[in-house]
Amino acid sequence: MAENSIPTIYDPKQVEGKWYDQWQRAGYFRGRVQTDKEPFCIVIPPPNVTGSLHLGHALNNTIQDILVRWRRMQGYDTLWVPGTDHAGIATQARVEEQLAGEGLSKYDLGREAFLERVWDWKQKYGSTIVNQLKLLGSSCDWNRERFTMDEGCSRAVREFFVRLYHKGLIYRGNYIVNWCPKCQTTISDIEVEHEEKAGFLYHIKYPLVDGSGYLVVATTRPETMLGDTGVAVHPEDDRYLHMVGKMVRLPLVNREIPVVADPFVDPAFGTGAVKVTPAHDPNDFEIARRHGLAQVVVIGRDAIMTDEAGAYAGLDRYAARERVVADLKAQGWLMAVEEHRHGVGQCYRCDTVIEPMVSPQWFVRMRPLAEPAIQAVVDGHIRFVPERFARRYLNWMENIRDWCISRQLWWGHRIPVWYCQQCGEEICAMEDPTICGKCGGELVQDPDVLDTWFSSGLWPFSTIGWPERTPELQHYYPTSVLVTAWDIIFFWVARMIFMGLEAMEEIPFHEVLIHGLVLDAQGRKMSKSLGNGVDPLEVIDRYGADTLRFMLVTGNTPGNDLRFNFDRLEGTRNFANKVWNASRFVLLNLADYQPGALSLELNLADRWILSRLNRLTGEVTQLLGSYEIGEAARLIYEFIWDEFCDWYIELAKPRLYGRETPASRATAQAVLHRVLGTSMALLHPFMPFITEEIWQHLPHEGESLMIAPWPQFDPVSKDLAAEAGMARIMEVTRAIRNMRAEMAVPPGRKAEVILVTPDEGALALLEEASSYIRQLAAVEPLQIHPSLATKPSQALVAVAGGMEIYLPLAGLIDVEKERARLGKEIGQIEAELARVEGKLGNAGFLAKAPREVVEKERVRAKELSERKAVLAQRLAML
RNA sequence: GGGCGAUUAGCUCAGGGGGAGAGCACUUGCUUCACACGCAAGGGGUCGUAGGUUCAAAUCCUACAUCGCCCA
Repeated sequence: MAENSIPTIYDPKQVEGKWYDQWQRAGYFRGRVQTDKEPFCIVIPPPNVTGSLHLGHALNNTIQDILVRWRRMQGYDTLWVPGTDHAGIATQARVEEQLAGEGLSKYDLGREAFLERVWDWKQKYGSTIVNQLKLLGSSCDWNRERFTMDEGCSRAVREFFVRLYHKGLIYRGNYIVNWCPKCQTTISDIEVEHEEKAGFLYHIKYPLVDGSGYLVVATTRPETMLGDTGVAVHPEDDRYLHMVGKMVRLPLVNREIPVVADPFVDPAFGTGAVKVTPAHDPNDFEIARRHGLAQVVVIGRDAIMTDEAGAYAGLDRYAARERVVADLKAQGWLMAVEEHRHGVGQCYRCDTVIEPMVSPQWFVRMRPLAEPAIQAVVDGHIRFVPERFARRYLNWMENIRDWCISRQLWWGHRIPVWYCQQCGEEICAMEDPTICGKCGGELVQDPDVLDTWFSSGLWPFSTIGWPERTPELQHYYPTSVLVTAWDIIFFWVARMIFMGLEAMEEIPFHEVLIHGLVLDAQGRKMSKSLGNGVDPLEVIDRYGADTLRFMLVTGNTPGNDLRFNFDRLEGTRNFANKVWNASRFVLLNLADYQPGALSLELNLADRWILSRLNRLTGEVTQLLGSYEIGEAARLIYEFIWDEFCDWYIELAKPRLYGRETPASRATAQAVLHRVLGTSMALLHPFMPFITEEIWQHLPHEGESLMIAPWPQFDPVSKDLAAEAGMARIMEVTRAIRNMRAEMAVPPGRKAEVILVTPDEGALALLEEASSYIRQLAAVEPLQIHPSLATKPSQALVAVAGGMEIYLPLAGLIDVEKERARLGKEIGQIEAELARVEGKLGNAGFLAKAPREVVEKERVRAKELSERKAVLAQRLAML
């Protein structure tokens, strides 16, 4: 850009794509396994290949990119491993939909051809989200992009499965599992979402076979009675004790089933007697196991009643419910129906009501694996940020049940187990077997695939080489920090921890940084059905990636959800524009600048801004280290906008416009250069594009800001005197501006001001900085006196920065207005003074508060009463 | 039923024992040679309620209320 034609409105489109390409071409994103450097490694939470970027991804990846860019600038050997997840159910469903459009089902193609279709689909659409991550600025090492179904990850899955199988930690069993009739697969316990729904509690009479009476069971699912194989009561429930061991006749079905006593039954719920349907309820399944009750399957995999349901066979489960209830009523078995709210399990993907079902499935035995995973967090080897999420993790881990890992899908890692058709032998091995080792019989592989999370759980080490002992694995594992939202702590974080500990015998990451969800402006979850989603790509298109990134990480605290609203986005866009224009100003004034050491002629403003910058550097570095990203961003924002732009740049203007000495001009140039350059470095992790663009236009060393060194905090260059002095000047300036505004002195008109202070420090300060006040408050002439025999009569007065400030305005003073102004000011001072004096009059405070605090209050009391005295005297004179 | 979080200016949210903050919105004035996506000045809050700890509580503790979430 030619410097005199830099547009006044920043256009991210001219900048963002350009730099991303250059960074990538230059190889800055690459992790190079530099063993002499300390590694900093993050593995991306792999988005679904089917996905496209939503704001959750945008937040998640912005945080990761900030950390990675910061550490890279600090000189770490950084590696951010990108990749995608094969997302079994979602991807298969997508391709099945596509097929349906052609009037085909997956069965028409057959397993192999179908899988080819899925791979084609992945080839074609799988890079969508990856490209979108690039638009966000993500500095991932794209040469190491992985996919949970690629060769290496598949190898890791196979290795891990076989290892656990042979250790007895993976087993196959016929248990009750969660079946989704729509997805046509099992899902694990945590994939079931429970929702309170309005329903009914049906009271049904079950007659005793011996004719000695009946009992009444209560159920929310009357259609399952067709599969009842028992009735259970609590062993200490007097009402039913005499019936235990007897048989009842199941209405509609006429099956004779026993009454059993089981402590699981809650005598207070319903009638205290529950029907037992072992094939369709997890609790009943357990009761049945304890009492040897049979299983009768009455609901099929499509949620249609089976032949076992007799007259009801072929009906959908809800239609069957209506018919069963009607028939029970007609035959006099239905005693009562009451309204009842109860939890209903639904599929996390499609919201279909889950059907508990008994079937042979593969499970991971969790107890032995959970133990070390609990210890790792309890001992602090893995730290959650914020800490409260550790409790959530532990609570879940401590109550964990075995993990059902088989899925009745085609797309995924096929379970590496073969069954001999002849002798029934079960074979699990690293290499595909061809014939039964025992009898030479023909083998058939298990048709199921593994839960997608089984492969993503291996992600922190499968992506960098495991099961091979690669240099990457040795250098980068354990990874540094895992960044994710709280909603997948169980699904993913927990699995990675126990899988990492099992496979690597080491934690997968040292820290887990948890962030919240991005909600809409009303605080609702964004969803397709609500249509309230905001597309981050549109946001990037309209506002730029820098703006989106900065907006997402500010005004929010770690772990908390965040509402997305466009007002905040605009505010951030304005900040980007502010940065842009400040840079324009600097660049326009740097044409003849020779970079070199800072001149020795630093004035107060120079020393002040450099000290503030140094302080900022320290604070930002420290905050990033503790993952307080939003706070760090806020400090940079305030520094650039308030201190650098509103004060320093304004003060630099007369020096640049040649109203002072050439040396002063050169010094101002050098300081502007230093402050802007360092600010851009500090801001770079948050807003990589605009900062790079600006940095490249400034005189600089090196190829790119993204690999420039992170600014160093220097405790020695703190200049407390300059900071305090400048604070005083700013206070005086504001007081004068205030008086001018209150009395409506036109901004263009110079005003005379008289400053009175006997304080030598203040006088010395004014010697250097009175020009600042002149300039910033449009003062001329400015008189400074250690004391004044007669105070100006026709003048406004204020006290600030330890000085009396007079603004003579002969004839212009509106006495009423001035009286009101002074009265208000005095009122405020009095309120504050009362508070401070109250403290100082408290013996406990004087005795027990730290000395600095007491001293501070004393100084404050003195200042306040001095101010009050001057103002009150003034008021009296009016 | 157990747990977690939130409750601070009109709105969205920071802050976290010792002078109530930001952005947006609002009021007033400004075509000041980087920026009106701007500059300057200003108004606005008994920090959900009730107790307690402390010299000192918006901040720590305990209850409660309301909202949201997780687990059973």
